[in-house]
Amino acid sequence: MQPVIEQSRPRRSHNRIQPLLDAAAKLFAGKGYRETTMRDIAAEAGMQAGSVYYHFKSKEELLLAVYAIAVDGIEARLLAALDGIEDPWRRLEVAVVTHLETILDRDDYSSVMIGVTPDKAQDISAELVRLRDRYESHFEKLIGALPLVKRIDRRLLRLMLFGALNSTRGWYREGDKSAAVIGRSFIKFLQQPVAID
Amino acid sequence: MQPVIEQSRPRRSHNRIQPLLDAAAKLFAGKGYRETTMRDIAAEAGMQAGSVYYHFKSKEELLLAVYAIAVDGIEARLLAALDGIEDPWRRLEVAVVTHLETILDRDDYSSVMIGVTPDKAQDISAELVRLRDRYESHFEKLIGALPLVKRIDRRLLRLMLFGALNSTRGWYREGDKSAAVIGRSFIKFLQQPVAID
Amino acid sequence: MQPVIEQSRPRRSHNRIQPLLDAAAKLFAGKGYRETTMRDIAAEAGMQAGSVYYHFKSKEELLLAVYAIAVDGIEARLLAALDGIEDPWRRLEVAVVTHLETILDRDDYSSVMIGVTPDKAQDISAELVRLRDRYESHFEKLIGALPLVKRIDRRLLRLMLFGALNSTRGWYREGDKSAAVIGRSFIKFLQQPVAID
Amino acid sequence: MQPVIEQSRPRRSHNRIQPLLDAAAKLFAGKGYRETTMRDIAAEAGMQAGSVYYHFKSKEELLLAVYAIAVDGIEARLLAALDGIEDPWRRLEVAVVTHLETILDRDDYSSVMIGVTPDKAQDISAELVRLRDRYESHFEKLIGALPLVKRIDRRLLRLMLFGALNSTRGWYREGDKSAAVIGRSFIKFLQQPVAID
DNA sequence: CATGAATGAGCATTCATTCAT
DNA sequence: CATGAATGAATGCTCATTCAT
Repeated sequence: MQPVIEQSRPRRSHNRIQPLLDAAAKLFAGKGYRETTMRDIAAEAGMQAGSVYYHFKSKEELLLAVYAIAVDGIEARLLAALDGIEDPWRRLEVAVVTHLETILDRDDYSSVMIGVTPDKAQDISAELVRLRDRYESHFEKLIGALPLVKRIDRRLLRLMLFGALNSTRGWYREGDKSAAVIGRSFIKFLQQPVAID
Repeated sequence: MQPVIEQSRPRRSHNRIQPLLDAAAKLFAGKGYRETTMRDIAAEAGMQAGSVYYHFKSKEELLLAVYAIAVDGIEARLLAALDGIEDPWRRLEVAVVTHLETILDRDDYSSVMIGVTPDKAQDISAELVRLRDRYESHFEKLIGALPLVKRIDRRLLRLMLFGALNSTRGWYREGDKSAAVIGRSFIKFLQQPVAID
Repeated sequence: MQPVIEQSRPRRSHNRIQPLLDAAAKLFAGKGYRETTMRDIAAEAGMQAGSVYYHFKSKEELLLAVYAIAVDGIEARLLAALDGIEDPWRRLEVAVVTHLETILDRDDYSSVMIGVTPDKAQDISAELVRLRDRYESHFEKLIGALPLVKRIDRRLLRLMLFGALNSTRGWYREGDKSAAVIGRSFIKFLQQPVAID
Repeated sequence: MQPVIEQSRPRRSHNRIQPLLDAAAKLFAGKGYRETTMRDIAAEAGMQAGSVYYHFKSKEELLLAVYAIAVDGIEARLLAALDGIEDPWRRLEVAVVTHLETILDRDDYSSVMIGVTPDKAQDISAELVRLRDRYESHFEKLIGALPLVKRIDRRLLRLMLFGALNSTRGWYREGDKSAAVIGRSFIKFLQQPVAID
């Protein structure tokens, strides 16, 4: 229901920054960062190339903003999904499924986060890495909490899992099994022996 | 008419194409395809930018050539390594280790193959995918031959493994465990139970 | 205490124009006219770029205003300093020293007047020249009143002196002799023979 | 006389760099460095904007090249004119006249050198200053050699003269006295008493 | 009065590609 | 075969200016 008090006309202020971020996320995710021009982004957001610079002072700054939103979002989703779950393997499974659901839903923001490799030459590269690490650290903890047989290199296990997870973006097509099924399969491959002994 | 005997200057045809390919592979692998300019490549090969076009009709064509060589090379290595080995799991392990050794040795050609994602916008994109698929099909066969417990989605298993393998390029650093150790660990994670039951 | 009659908000008209002029003068003097952006000026004056246009209809108009103030100021100073002095050479000396003191004190307004060359392409160029000429005419009179030996081209003498004076801005550094000393030296160079005869 | 041997077709090579420099000199001298665009220069030289970059790697580099040519030229002219002259005052007079002739002839190169103030923000600023200083040092020596009455600040004298000289560019018009006359007048103002004693 | 937002023309620069020699 | 020179379209970015609120 609408409030009775008349809202003075909506300042376009903050509703212009969002479309811009969405446009950038969409294009960065779709064609890649380098392949996307500021003119593309501006057009997608329905404005002129120069206008983008009123809101973001450079293309990199725009990427960083998208990246940060992506990490905030995927992290929040992860934490929410994990809430109340105790069993370590169950927790990992939920995390894996949530991660996969986010990136396979073709959420533009997280696609950017997964797909755009921080380029050492970029000014924001360190920031990007920091953000990514923040998210990955949750998986570190999750895997750290797993009851595993002796001598398992947990770092390697995490890296393997994460690599497998993120590469799904490359092959996943409409009609494939759901993110949940894929995620659970990955976990099962690790949890239960795959080989006939 | 050309003199019969005196072959004045030697035809350098292939002498020049190889350095060019090497230069391109090195630079594509190091800075990425888009980030590498034709001038960079020409300079690295000791020639002028315009001259490259005598040998390759475009930058994409050059990428395709590098890609093809990469696939030929990595495939040959794989087949050679597999030669004489019978046990299915052993075969997979050898394949995995060989693959990892090739891409982590920072072999420029295979780095390009792993690192340069075929861009749908590229004319050669289909060709690139075809080449990559050719190589991956060996893994399909390898995994197809594995004695696995029932109801294992072998495609998913392959995709998981391949994703994990190729993502190593992103995190592998001097001082990390060797390609062989990493590869064998990956196999073991799948083969033997990782979880304490 | 507030006046009884409710003058709702105080008109700040002139309160805002002055900071704007000061900001413009400071920046034009420091970085040059072209190098200064309207945003720079607005920021320096504590307002938004768009707001400047409420007070001045263009950047050129702002320059013109600064220029006019500069000329008014330096002219007033000159006239005040000259007041009561009779001897022609003494008058010139005072004028020269006053001029130098004004422009070397890094008074922003006069720095603009001296440092910003009217650009023929500017709409206000004629106005600028007129203002500058108004000031220079005082030196014309001053030199016209000098008792000089025959056949001296007084215009040339004035131009030489003025050129020398204004170029000081280019080389003057903290620690150099004072404006007064420099000014008096210049006069002396002309008044007394410099050469050993 | 032309050589008999047929010169193979003239590579446009070095005849393209000269027009480019001339175009840049002309425009920098006429409208100023900042006011001149690479497109202006390219058009003036009859080529495309991008083509300029084949020859000069930036606009600043082009300015530096023009500057260096200017200094070389004006210095060579100065040295040639001075050759064989012994008397110190005569030498200064010749230098002054030569300098004036060069800059008032509206020689584009030297106009750039005199008119374009090295901007501290420019990468090439130090280089520019070095070049200018190299030229000015000749005047330092010239004035250092003058037989002057005691207590004359020779640096100030040089600065005064140089300022006066270079400011002529600002007021000199067709129909004014010749560079030679102006130069000699300046010298005379200093050498002989101007004031009636 | 002031601002936030946008514009659009323009800028230096890059780069794959072409082509006469 | 190779090069030097040039092209032209595109790119990220700047900035004076406008204008509804």
